[in-house]
Amino acid sequence: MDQKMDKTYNPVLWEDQIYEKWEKSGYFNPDNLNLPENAPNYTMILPPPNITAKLHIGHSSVMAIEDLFIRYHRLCGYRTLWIPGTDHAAIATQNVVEKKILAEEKKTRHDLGREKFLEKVWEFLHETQAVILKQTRKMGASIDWSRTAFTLDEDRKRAVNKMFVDMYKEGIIYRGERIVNWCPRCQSTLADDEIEYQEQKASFYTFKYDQNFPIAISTTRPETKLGDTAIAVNPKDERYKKYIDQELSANFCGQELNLKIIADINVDMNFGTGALGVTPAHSMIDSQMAIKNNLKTIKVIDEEGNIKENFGKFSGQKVLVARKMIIEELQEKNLIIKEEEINNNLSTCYRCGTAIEPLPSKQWFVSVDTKIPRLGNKSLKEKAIEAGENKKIEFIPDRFTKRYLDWMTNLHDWCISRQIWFGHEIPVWYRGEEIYVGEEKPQGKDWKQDPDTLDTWFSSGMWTFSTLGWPDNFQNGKKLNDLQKFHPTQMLETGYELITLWISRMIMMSIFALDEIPFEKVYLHGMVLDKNGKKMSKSKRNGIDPLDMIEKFGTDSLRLALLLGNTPGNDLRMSEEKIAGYRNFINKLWNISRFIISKTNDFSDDFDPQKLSLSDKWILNKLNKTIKKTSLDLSAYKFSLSGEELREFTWNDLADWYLEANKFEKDEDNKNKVLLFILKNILKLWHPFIPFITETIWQQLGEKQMLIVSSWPQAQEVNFDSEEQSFNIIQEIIMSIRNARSEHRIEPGKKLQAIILSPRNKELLEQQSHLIKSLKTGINQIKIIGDKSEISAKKNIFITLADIEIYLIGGFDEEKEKIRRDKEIANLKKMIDSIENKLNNQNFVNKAPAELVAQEKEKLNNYKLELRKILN
RNA sequence: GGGCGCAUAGCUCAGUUGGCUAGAGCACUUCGUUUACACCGAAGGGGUCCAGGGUUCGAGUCCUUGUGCGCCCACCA
Repeated sequence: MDQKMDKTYNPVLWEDQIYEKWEKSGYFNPDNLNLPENAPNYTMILPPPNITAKLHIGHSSVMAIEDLFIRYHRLCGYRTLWIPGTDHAAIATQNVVEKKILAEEKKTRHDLGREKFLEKVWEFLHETQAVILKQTRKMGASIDWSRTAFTLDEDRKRAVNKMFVDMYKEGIIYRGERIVNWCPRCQSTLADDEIEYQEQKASFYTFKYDQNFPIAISTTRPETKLGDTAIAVNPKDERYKKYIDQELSANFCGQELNLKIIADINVDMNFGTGALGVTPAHSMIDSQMAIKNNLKTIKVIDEEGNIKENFGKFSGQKVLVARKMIIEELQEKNLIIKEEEINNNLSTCYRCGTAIEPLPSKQWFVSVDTKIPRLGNKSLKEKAIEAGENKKIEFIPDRFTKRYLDWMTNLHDWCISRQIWFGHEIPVWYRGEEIYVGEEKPQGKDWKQDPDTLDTWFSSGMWTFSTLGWPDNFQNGKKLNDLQKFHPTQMLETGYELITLWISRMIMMSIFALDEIPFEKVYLHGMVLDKNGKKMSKSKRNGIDPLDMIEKFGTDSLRLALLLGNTPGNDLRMSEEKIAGYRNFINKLWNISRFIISKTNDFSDDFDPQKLSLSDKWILNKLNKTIKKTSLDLSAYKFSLSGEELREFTWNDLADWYLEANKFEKDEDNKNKVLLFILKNILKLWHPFIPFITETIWQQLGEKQMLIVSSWPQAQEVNFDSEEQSFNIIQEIIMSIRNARSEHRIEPGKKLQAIILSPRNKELLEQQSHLIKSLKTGINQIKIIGDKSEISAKKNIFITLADIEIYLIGGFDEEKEKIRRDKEIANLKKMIDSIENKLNNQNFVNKAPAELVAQEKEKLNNYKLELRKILN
């Protein structure tokens, strides 16, 4: 790379070629890393993005965080593997494509037929997949493309089929009739977490089934009452006690009902009439009561949302029409006791917003409670809970462990069949009453495959091991090849909203297939919100397109904006201004490097430790501390904190102090080597955050090896703490002088003379006086004295720092100086008072740690000394 | 109804096991074009740490009650 380094960093010139170099090098693939056999693993899967749309800024955040983890561990010598892929997102994708063909061709999927429709889906999928992969590269993801997977590709299909058959054979998968959440529009069941509740006003009717019926009930859905088979009351309810266990009959709008009166403690005596009409076919809890009490189930509503046959005049009517008819009839017969408006949560389909009908239906389920002999006679639920409880799987932040455990504890069987076309076909065939479950279509004629497909989470639940070659790499209970090398993975990084949908399923499926956890740690990030704290959405037009931002500010700036200020489990606000702010930092780093590079001839960094100046030792000590702190925080996944530390070091210590000092010090050769040493170190430290610019600069340094595979810096053993303190004194003096000039409004060009009295540090200040003169203090003459008697100045500014006194000759304004002094005196008095109070408190002196008390005493002495100096 | 989180400078947020004279970035004020950088440099102003009560020598930090906001789960007959 022979490009010149411009005054400002232009990411567009560098980023693509850098990514190409990385990709060509093969280092994204752990097999090419030339590591010792015993190198530790660091494996992570990319949560496969849905192929429904191009990536948004939330995905960018995922990639920034995960790439940081991966690059950090690669530099630390781990065998790092990050597996890319995409998710077919069955229902979501089918919906997008359905909408698309409706808009473009005015056709429904039924017009096209299953085969044609699926062709359209695959067409769409190839387009979006290409865009997604391009965006991933743009983000700088150092991900192993050679292992790319798709939840619906051939390898995953085999894995899914094998899993289904294995689970069926062990009795974990079963077919059952259960109340499911049915969307009449999508013609599909929905999982609990695919339901959206919409608050609405609803009419809440209290009525009797007929004139002679002794008990009144309440409902918002009178039409379902056609299928009532019982009335439930609270066993403690005095009003109804006498009816319990009786069987009563009623004529409800022409329909004969046989109603058993049952007792159930879950019935709230104070709600409605305290009596509940039980409709086993169209309500979840009613169905449970029906199972408990052995009640008949009468189906009233069909899959289209119409009243079924054999309900007289209501048959064939839409649900809402039937409801109106029943209300009118009840009104005519004067059976309605009360009609009130209540707030009701309507269950709707998260895709299309249609009201959900709870319906009994034949579906495939994964049992979470069936004991599995092979797994110590424990159920999947029990094993998954165990993994969380004994911290085999650790959640970051920890509070989500509780949420995971709560959810797992209340988990019900998982309905895995979906009545849609796009997805994994269920490996089950029927012939009349016969049923065959197997990985391949059975021999013989007339077998018909189950028309349903599998819940998309069934395939993504296997992601940690299906991407590593399961089932081929699992023979006779033994893991082989990639599966053996990389499973369980070390880290799962994903959003907290996926704990229930995805994380819990991955844990159960990995336990079933391999009898081991899928990952050791789960890092949960929050959502990326707009600058007002609102969710980004297309309709609100408050979204930020990552590709636009990359174009404008570069990937590194975007990554910093996504990484700094981002803490686990908390949402992050994002704005263009923020990204622009980090662009400024990137440019600063660029210019720091430019300055350093311009001073060196041979890029050598082997400085002579004997020739180090005070400022050299100071910056090396700071670097040492930064390395330690940054490494510690990164290994604890506090990347935001370590980024802040790095920025502090880079901008405040290195640029503002060390580089400035460097301009005014001798022994250039050795100092330039120190500069190179520092630069190489910070490039490594920054690399996981901002890979492009660091690699770009690195390649200007004549290094043979790429930065991506260099090694994480180690802290030096030497300790320059006392030198650091000495340099701090110089810094304080310089800042005091600048401050005094500013307070006194001394013209910038005006040169002053300084006399500094410092009995303890005379020698130090003499040695460093060139810095005091040079670093933006406007001092042209300086005199360091160790004894007050040497002072002869008349008009001067007086600054005190513990036992140091500074006299600035010239530019003195008596009034301003008085104001300044009064302020300082007041402040000092306040401090002294507060410490004295503390020290007068016997409890403090006796109970606080001795070290702290001594510290306070020393502080007090210093303040007193300063005060005395000023008052003199 | 059950649970979780948040509340600190004008804004966005840090603040590890209690030791704080409460920090950073942005914004703001003043000054400065000095040969790495104006996407810059120097100096500065700005806070009852949501409110009440408690524990403690000491509370932004721990306990408790309340208020406001956000989220999750359940229920809504």
